[in-house]
Amino acid sequence: MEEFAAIIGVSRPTVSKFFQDPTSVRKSTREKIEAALEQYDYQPNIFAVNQNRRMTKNIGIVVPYLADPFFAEIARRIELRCIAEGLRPTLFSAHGDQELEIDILNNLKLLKPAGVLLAPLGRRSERKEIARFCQDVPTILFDSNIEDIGAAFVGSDNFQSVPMMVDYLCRTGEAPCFFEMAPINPNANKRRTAYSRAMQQLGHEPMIVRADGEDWDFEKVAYDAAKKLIETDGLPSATVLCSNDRLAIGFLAAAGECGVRVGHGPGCTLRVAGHDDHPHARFTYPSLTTIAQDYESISNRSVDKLFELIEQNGDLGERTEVLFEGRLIMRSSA
Amino acid sequence: MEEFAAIIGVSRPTVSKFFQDPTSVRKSTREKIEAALEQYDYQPNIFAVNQNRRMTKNIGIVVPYLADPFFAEIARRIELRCIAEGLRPTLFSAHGDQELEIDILNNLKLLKPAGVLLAPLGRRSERKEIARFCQDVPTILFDSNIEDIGAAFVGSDNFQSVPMMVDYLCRTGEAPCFFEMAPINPNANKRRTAYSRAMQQLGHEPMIVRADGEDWDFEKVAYDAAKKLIETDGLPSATVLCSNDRLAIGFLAAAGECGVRVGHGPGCTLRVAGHDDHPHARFTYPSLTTIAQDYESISNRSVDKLFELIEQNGDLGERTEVLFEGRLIMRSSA
DNA sequence: CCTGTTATTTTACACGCGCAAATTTTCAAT
DNA sequence: ATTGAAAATTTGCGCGTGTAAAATAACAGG
Repeated sequence: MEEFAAIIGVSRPTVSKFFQDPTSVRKSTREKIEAALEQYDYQPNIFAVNQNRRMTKNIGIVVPYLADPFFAEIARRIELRCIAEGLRPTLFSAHGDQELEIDILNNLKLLKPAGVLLAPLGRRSERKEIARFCQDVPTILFDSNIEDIGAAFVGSDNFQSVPMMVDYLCRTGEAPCFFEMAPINPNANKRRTAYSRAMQQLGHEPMIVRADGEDWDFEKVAYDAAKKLIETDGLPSATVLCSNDRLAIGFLAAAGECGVRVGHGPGCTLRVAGHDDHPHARFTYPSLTTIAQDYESISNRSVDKLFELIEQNGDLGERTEVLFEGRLIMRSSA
Repeated sequence: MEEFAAIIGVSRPTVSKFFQDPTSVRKSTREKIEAALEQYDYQPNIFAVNQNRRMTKNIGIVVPYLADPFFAEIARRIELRCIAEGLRPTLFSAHGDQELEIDILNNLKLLKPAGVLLAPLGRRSERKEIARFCQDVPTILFDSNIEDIGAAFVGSDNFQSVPMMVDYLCRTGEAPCFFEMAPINPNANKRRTAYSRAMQQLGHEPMIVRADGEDWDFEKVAYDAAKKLIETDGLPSATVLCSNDRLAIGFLAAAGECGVRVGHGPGCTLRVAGHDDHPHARFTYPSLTTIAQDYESISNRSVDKLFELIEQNGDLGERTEVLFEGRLIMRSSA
């Protein structure tokens, strides 16, 4: 920048000002600089800029597992929104690893981000570390809530969506059992609780089926468990509500392979429903009846909240929790 | 770092040396520093470090579309490998956007990465810009090749895999037609060419069916096109080889919905095969017969090549192209 | 105990920039 | 032409670190 400014015949800070806001320099200098830019393709070093700016244009996005299409899709939308606003998003995946999540947050601090959108690993996350991070950096939590941490939370309302699905399933056939893995985050817990309550409300005994497995290979865990369940006739109900679509996808695959016809039509002996409206849910066979988490709304609102937070200089006052209602998506599987 | 060093009673550069290599300082000083670290939790600012280091520990990973599970999975493996080696991977997605890809590369340069793993957008990429980038930064290309650009290429051998699949399909039934979108990258082109050649070799006339659509919403594009084709009986063959698994997944969904039974068993009227062994391919119904691109090998070899490149100081000599053979995965759909 | 060599630490400078204060320029009004 | 306020630019300093060269400390050998 020094050399570049010398060539033009102005001081370096003038060039610096130009890059921060071209209208902040006199028209004649602006034109000189722009002319020089054509020739010498100089570009400020973002990382040096970040080191010195009071407020950077960096946005951190942290998700628990990026190879999960749900997070990939949300992250994609968030990134595009940020880019459109002239901000610089950087995306991190904790890869399901708690230590890595903390590492990421520590490095993120050094990026001096204007704000961070964090979908925590959930139950496994180290609450204290995350709390400390949120104190230093304006952070919006999404997808998975941690009480009292972050400036706001944006997610979906499991206590609305799950009862709705239970109700639908009961109205249209046998009451569902609930198929889950060991709860990997608060959502999974809430969904189970919501299921149990809803069943009791309708006068049914909750029936919970748990698949073994701890990692993020949901489909495989569900597939293996479902296969065994179907073969041994171990399902407590011929209607299965899965804790999320990835489990449902694995379940459907197992059912298909066992020759069980899944769906709500005649000749079908099993109904399977999911939750999330995973990008692939409409392409399974049979297509998956599920609850749509509104990707668009969740990602948009998270970003909105973050921008608001940034403008308010890191303080939104009272912590708010925005919960979006799920929409029942009736497809073929239930 | 200044303060921290003062507290300990050494000069700042000594602390700096410690963080680069703890054994490079005297044992007594090392112990003093480590003791102080327990108390004051100081941590060097990575971005300041990067600004000054000759060689950083940064690795750039650029993929064309991260919401595609294939890339998400490859990126995940690459990231984990890098982290295990003590490097700092940063992941970028071009989101299918050519300009964004160039932007990313420009910023990546400023990160002074030790090396970059780049899966280019492909056909749409601006060859010149990417070439310039590769001249400045040690880069390994993967997935999608651009001739003569980058220090090496790691990908899969479409001219081996596609003929193998064509051969298999012909041996077991009707010769396949080829279902594709407008080729979005070199792989798509190569696969079509390989298909045509293989068909001719076996004495068949190539039959190519193209679906309309340009973006990365492959499943939907395939679904829409397949539905129309099936309803209007427009398929030139009852065996369909899809250019990739995502198209196949969309195709299967359409077939299922139209009541067409897909598979190689009795009562099936359509066979569908894919290519890539997408993470979901084994969970479709019917499960998808496809070609496995060896994720493990491709990601591992790419990383190996990159490390080699870094050690050789950015010059591997002759540009090499490593092509992995695909494995035929016989599942139920064909 | 002295000397020469090597291991370690310190000094001085560099990286690429933003920011506040001081200075200069501009321009309208007298 | 003079004045004065506002706009633009420049000066000087700071950010948090790496690195080469100079200075010091440690150590082995006589």
